Order: sequence, then C-alpha cells, then structure tokens
Amino acid sequence: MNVGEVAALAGVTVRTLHHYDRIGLLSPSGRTSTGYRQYSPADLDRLHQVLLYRDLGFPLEEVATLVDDPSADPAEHLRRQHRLLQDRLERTRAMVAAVEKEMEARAMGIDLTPQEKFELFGDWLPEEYEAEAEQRWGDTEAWAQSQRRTRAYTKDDWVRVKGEGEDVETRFAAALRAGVPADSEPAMDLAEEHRQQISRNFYDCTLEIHAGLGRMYVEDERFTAHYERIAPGLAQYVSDAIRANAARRER
Amino acid sequence: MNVGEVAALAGVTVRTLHHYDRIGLLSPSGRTSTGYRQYSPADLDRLHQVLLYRDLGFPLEEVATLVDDPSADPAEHLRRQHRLLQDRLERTRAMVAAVEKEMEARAMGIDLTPQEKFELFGDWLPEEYEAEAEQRWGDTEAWAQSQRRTRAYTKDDWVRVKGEGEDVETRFAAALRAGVPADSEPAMDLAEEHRQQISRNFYDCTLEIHAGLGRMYVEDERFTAHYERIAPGLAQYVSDAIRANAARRER
DNA sequence: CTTGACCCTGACGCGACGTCAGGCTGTGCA
DNA sequence: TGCACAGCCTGACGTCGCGTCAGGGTCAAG
Repeated sequence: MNVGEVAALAGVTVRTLHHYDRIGLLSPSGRTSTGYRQYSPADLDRLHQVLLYRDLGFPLEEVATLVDDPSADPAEHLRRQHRLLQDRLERTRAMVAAVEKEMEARAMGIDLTPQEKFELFGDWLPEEYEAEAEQRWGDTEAWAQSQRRTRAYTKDDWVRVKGEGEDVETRFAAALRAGVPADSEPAMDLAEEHRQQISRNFYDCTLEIHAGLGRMYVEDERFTAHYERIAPGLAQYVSDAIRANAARRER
Repeated sequence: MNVGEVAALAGVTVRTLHHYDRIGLLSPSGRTSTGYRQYSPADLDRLHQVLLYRDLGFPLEEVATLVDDPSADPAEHLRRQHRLLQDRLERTRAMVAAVEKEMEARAMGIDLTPQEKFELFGDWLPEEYEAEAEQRWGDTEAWAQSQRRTRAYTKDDWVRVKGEGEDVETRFAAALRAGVPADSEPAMDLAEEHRQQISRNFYDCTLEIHAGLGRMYVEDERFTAHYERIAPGLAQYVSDAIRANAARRER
C-alpha cells in the first residue's frame, strides 16, 4: 500500500506519515523504484500501535520507546493499552463526578469558591501524569493499589494526607539543620515513619520499595527540587536516612 | 492572588498564565502599581472553565469563544461540559471494547488484519470530531439521537450504512451528468430517499433539518469537497434538490 | 500522449507553550 | 537598614507535531 491508502485507512494525513518516516517512528518497509513509500501489513500494525499510544497522550519520542520495547510482545501491548485506557476512563469519570457535584452545589444554592472547584477537579492529579506515572511505576501492584485507594479519598482526606507528609518533611528538615546524621537512630526513625505513612495512605510500602523511593529522591530532579526547596541538602539527607533504615531493618 | 499562587492552585505553569494573558484568553482583572498580575476569584473561575475546555481538546481560540459565549450562563456551561465529558467517556469505552475484542481474538488464535483493527478502532469517528461535532450540532436532539443509535452499530452496520450512502450519491451524480434538473421529480425523489436514509440510520431527519444539511453541503468546504470529488457541481446539485424536495413536501 | 490524480522532497508556518536572559520587587532576618 | 533570595516582569528564541505551499516527477485511464 502507498501513503494515500494508508492515510485514508488509518484516518491520518499523508503529511503525518511523512513526518513519522522522517523521525524514524514508522518507516515503510519498502520503496518502489521510483521512490514511492510501500507499507506492509506489519507497518500497518505498527501504525496502529503508534496512533493508539499517541491518542493516549504520549509524545512521539515515548511512543517510539513503547512500540520498540523489546520486552513487550503483542499481548503485553494490549494489556498496557487496556490499563492506560482504564485509567483514562477513571479520570474522565472523576471529572464527570466533579461537574455533577458542581451542578448539585449550584442546585442547592451553594456557591463553591474557585479553590474548591480546582480541588474538586483534582489538579493534584493532572492529566499529564497519565503517561508519566505509567512510565514511572509501570504495572506495579503498588501503583494499582495506590490508584484504588486514593480514588475514594475525599477532599478532607487529601488535606490530611498532605498535612501528614509535610509534618514528616519539616521534621526531617529540622534534623538536618540540627546536624543529626542521616544514619542515626532518630533520622532512621523518621524514615520509618515516612514509610508507614505511605503504607497507610497509599500502598504497602515495603522496605525494598521504600529504598527505591529514596534513590528516586536524589535521581529524579523533580523530587530533588521538591526537597531542596524545603531545605538545601534535604533530598540527599532523606535518601540516606531511608537507606540506613532499610539496612537496619533488613537484618 | 499573583501568578505563582494561581499557577500552583490550578496546576499550570506561570508561563501558561502569561501566555493566556498575552493572547487575551485570560487577563488578570488587576495589576499592582509595580506591574504584578493580580487575579480575582472571578478570574480563577474563568481559568477553571478555560482549563476544562482545553482538556477536552478545544484549541484556545475556540475555548475563548466558548467561555465568552454570551448565551451561556454557568448552568449552561456545566451542562455542556457534562455532555462533552460523557461523549469522551463513551469514546474511551469504545476504545476499551476494541482492545478487549483484540485480546479475545488473540486468545482464540484469530489474527485480525491491520484493516480490521483500524475498523474496530473506528477511525471513521476520530477523536478530533469531539470538539467539531459539538460546535456543528450543539445540543440538538438529532445529534444525541445519532450518538445513541450509532453507538450500537457493528462493523457490518457501518459497511451497510456507508454503502447506502454511496449508492444515493452515485445516483445523484448520474442524474447530474444526465442533465436532470435539480428541481425535477427524479432529483427530488433522490433527495427524499437521502432524507429517509438518514432517518433510518442516524436520527429523525425532518424536512427542516434536511434543508439545513443541504445548505451546509454548499457552505462547508469539507462537505463541498466530499461531493465535488464525486462529480463537479454535485454539492450544489444535491443542495438544490434537497431544497426543492423540502419545498414540495411542505405544501 | 495527454491529463489529472498521486507521490516525492524541501522549506516555512503555527499553536501552545518551555526556557533562558536581563532586570525589577518584596520580604525575612542579621 | 541592608542584603540575600525568592518571585515577578518583559522580550525573545526553541520545541513538538504536524499543516501548507512550492516545484517537480509518476501512474493509469482514456
């Protein structure tokens, strides 16, 4: 098949296919002697995958890594797509629910403040995280559990959870400023408290998972930035305390 | 509130707010003496609307017309948002169903051709139409009915529907080429058949609605292009035949 | 052998921001 | 009272995913 036919079949423009060819996302498996692009059924399959992941909001570069993932057979792709679509379904349902709540509030004469509206809508769970969270957490049970639990959270729950988190963070910062070593008892205890908190509020945070989180705090600049804003050196400090705590508990 | 706070609350970047200010989509209602942007609660409400419509896939220019729509009070906005979200829910559900069908097919050892996969996924109902269809058809009963009915269509149904449509179109083209006047009996009969077909397959197409469609065929370049590709002058011809048919039947 | 639909490769344009750069403002604390 | 540092300002250029010409070759039907 040549470009025009493929474009019509897939519902994209010829230019899009040219683009995918140029950036190496989807190069037709053949060319005619006169330079016409020739797409094979396998190419069409790949295009199908590409368009699906694209529609799910992934930038093309990530789409490439997803469809090229050597550890993913067709069945794995289907499972992943299914999961992503389910997530999207959930988020859309949540948005519908938010709009309905607003309608209800209006019907009852209650006037929500803009803040409440934003909170209802959950900008703390923005759409962009769809792709991101998937990549970060993948298909882990922890993520699924967290999704299930937080789904039921009310606004007050979130306020409480956030408060608890900030509490531990400020106490970490105080310890750091006081010169308490990261591998000392009190620092390790704080780390343990941090772990328990996550387990209570999100998912069973094992020592192993917690250690992973600790590493992430220094490796992922967004998390690092979060801690550094509270106190310089805090990301590394928390990370070290978590590692020390994991080492102590593992024995 | 100044930009940073608003950005944090709404989950967007400061740059985004600057952008919205520059393009006039959301200009803060005030500035401090030193030029700092000051956002009022009303501004936040507007931002909330903007972000919602943006998330629904509207380009910012259209978002502006939507939020500025003088005929839309808050309740109307909520209803519209609710509708759009429901549509999105439906489409996502359809995609989930498609993936599940693929999984089933695989489980049963059936290998779908790429064509079948694309058809399952319905590129004939692409995501982009979400915003477009809304604007075109708005909240009309016809559109709602069409949505409800076509939702249950199988692949075979679509093939049949498409075939019927093409049948009438080619007969229109033949009449045009044969020099049959657009306001003659046979042409009007074709128009009437066209109307019945829509009524059967999509929604109760009244004479009035049909007349509106006829106008659209010559006014909207995309529809015009569709007919012109079949035969030059066909858009105008079909439009005229529809108008003649409506005039005849109205008496 | 022409005509019109289809294909090719640049190359520029655009929407919705991201990302500096260079400079002013506001505030906690020494 | 001064200063450090976070936060705000306005350009201005960069990026992503294509849309849209421009200029030119190709293919099939009549």
